[in-house]
Amino acid sequence: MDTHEAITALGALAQEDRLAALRLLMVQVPEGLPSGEIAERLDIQPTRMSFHLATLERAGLLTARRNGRCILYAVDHVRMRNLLAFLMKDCCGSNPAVCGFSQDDFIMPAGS
Amino acid sequence: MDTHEAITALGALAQEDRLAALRLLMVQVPEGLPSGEIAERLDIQPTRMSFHLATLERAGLLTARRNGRCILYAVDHVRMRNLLAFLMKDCCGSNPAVCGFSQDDFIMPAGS
DNA sequence: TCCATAATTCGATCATACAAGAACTATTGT
DNA sequence: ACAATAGTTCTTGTATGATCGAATTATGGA
Repeated sequence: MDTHEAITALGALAQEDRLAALRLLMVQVPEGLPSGEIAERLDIQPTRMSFHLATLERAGLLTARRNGRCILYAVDHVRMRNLLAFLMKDCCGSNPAVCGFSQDDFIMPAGS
Repeated sequence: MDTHEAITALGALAQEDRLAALRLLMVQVPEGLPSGEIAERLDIQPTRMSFHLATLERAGLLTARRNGRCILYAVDHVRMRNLLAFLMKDCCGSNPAVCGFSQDDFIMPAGS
């Protein structure tokens, strides 16, 4: 992920409705949720939600695929991971004062 | 770090000049750099840099302290770390697909 | 084909953010 | 007190982003 992509992704996350949508979709794996249901669950007007989902998709954080009448939005976990990696490595220089999380801070894959 | 603070911090990072300033200051520890030198190194007009530094400070990502004629800006590493922790835990739910970094991805503190 | 559903796109409006230069504040040295 | 230096704040213009309602596209079913 280059700097420009990171800035776009950060800007996409820096909005209440969009962050809420992403957090909701983060636990809806892997199929995601239809736009209407996201709007309903977050109590946001459909036209507004659509605008914000499009922003997240442009930033690469969500993928969209049609399933019948619905359009399912799902988190692109790879992209999200790349954003975190960018912040830790390219931005923070893997500085332990910033990136030195212990295993209590988040789940580590087995064996690492 | 709550959601509102995270949104403010993400918005502060989502700008080219500000991200560049933060990356520069990340390796200037712990004393930081004066506003003028940051502007000069990044080839940004002082009035513009001042505006962006103020934005980063409002977001809590930088601290400012006067030293004689200069005002030294320095990264608040705790805040930066808290932002990353927010993204991994509160936003991504510590999902291993996102947060499961190996030790090669960044430096881990000894013993963890 | 016709209707209902799901979602987006369009158009207008309002708010916020950025940029550039001028003016202002704070500090140091003479 | 005065001048020089370091930064910030103010003002204006411009661009981008957010919101709302209306219109439009796409799909599935009767």
